[in-house]
Amino acid sequence: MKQIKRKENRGPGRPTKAAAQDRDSREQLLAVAAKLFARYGYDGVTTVAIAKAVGVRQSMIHYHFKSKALLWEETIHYIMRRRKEVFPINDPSITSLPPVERVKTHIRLLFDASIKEPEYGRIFQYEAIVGGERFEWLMDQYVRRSVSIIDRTINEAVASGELRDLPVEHLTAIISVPRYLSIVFEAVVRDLHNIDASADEYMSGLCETYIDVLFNGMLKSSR
Amino acid sequence: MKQIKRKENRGPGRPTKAAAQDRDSREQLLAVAAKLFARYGYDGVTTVAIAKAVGVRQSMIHYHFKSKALLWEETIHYIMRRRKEVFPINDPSITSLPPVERVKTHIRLLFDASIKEPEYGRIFQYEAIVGGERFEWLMDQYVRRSVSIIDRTINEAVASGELRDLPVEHLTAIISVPRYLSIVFEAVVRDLHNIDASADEYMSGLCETYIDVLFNGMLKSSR
DNA sequence: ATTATCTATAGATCTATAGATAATGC
DNA sequence: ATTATCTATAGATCTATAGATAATGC
Repeated sequence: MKQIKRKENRGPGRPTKAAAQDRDSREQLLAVAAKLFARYGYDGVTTVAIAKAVGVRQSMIHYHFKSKALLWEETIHYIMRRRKEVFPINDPSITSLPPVERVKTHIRLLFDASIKEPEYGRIFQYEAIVGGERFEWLMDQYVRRSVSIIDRTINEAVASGELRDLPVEHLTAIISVPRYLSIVFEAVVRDLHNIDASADEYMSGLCETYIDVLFNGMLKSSR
Repeated sequence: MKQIKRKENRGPGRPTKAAAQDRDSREQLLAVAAKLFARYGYDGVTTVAIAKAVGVRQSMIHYHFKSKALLWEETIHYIMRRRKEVFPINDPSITSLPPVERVKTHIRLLFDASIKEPEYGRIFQYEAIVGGERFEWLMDQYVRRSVSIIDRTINEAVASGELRDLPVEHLTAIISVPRYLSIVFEAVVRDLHNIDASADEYMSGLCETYIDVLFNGMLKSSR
């Protein structure tokens, strides 16, 4: 709830060009909304809190977005626009990889993206539990598409004969998991092992161990 | 928010013995609070909603629990009391198993417990993301202890020479994951594959595939 | 006297709307 | 005229508290 203090609230009226250049209130509202929705869930966030964190009045939210529900939708689009940059799943440098390498790369990308931009995973998780309209909207807009990309990659890896012939939907679920690992376990690890600045390093070590286990198994005898 | 209708709200006064026998308001409030906190998170739940779902007035919550924060704590204890029954991690039938079997059993138990009593995992997840006092309280009261049980089991399995010598904290995290799989993926699978009544079956199939992958790896060549 | 319930309400806070105001851009 | 902001406020809802009331149990 860190409050971004404006120098002074000048009262009503459009801000001067100079002042408007510094800041794009609409954009700032989206950035703060992403953080707060990810942290407290839709129902736990108030429009007052979002506006206050940006340093504008709550009525600005309805000026820019009409309602809390529409602000939420815009926030998801905002997150996904930025996410494309850290999650280039359709980049040729990835789609041209051989299937098994592509699977490994997907896992790393999911993991990295969840650490760099944890908002999407957290919000999705929240809505998956609550269920209802917002969950359906997320599935329609983004989730089904991205699940099917992973499904396809795994199907190819199995078809190539490199992966064991296990149920594809199970493997997709298992591969999508690292995200949740990073979301929840980051907090736990931070608490248990007093890891702080080095959390990034720790998490990427965890990611590599996870990939190693998924592909090679934990048993000594299986190697 | 399903409203449990009382036959009639008789006005103030202690209920008759017969009426009190039917129902234990305190217990019912805890049961409903567990469901709602698990679904909407602490900040997303109102005491009005909890009371209404039970069919008593909101002031009853403060009569029984003093405050929303204390109700939350009592709710966690309530959940953990009931959880012991579906999660007998200290049962001799488990502690006497050889290390690797014990690890597998832990995974199955975590998975099962999360499906039968999803409240704990969901609430923990929510608080892990929010951070703060309630998270610390959960770590102190329950989490550290249960993480150390899994750590110990894995240490023994590595010492016995059956498990590969991977970082124990990483393995503990990886083994704790199925819970999150069941929490989030149940909703996704339900949506994608229209699985409904058979969700239980599906999820336990997923659990077995996951264990198989964790121990034997996904690669054909590693077998 | 104690216990379990209700009614009523204070004071805070939430979402949404109406309307004023000041700068911009045509 | 349009745009971006503010003030003010309605109506709903939230947490917590005070106090009345009715049944129980000693």
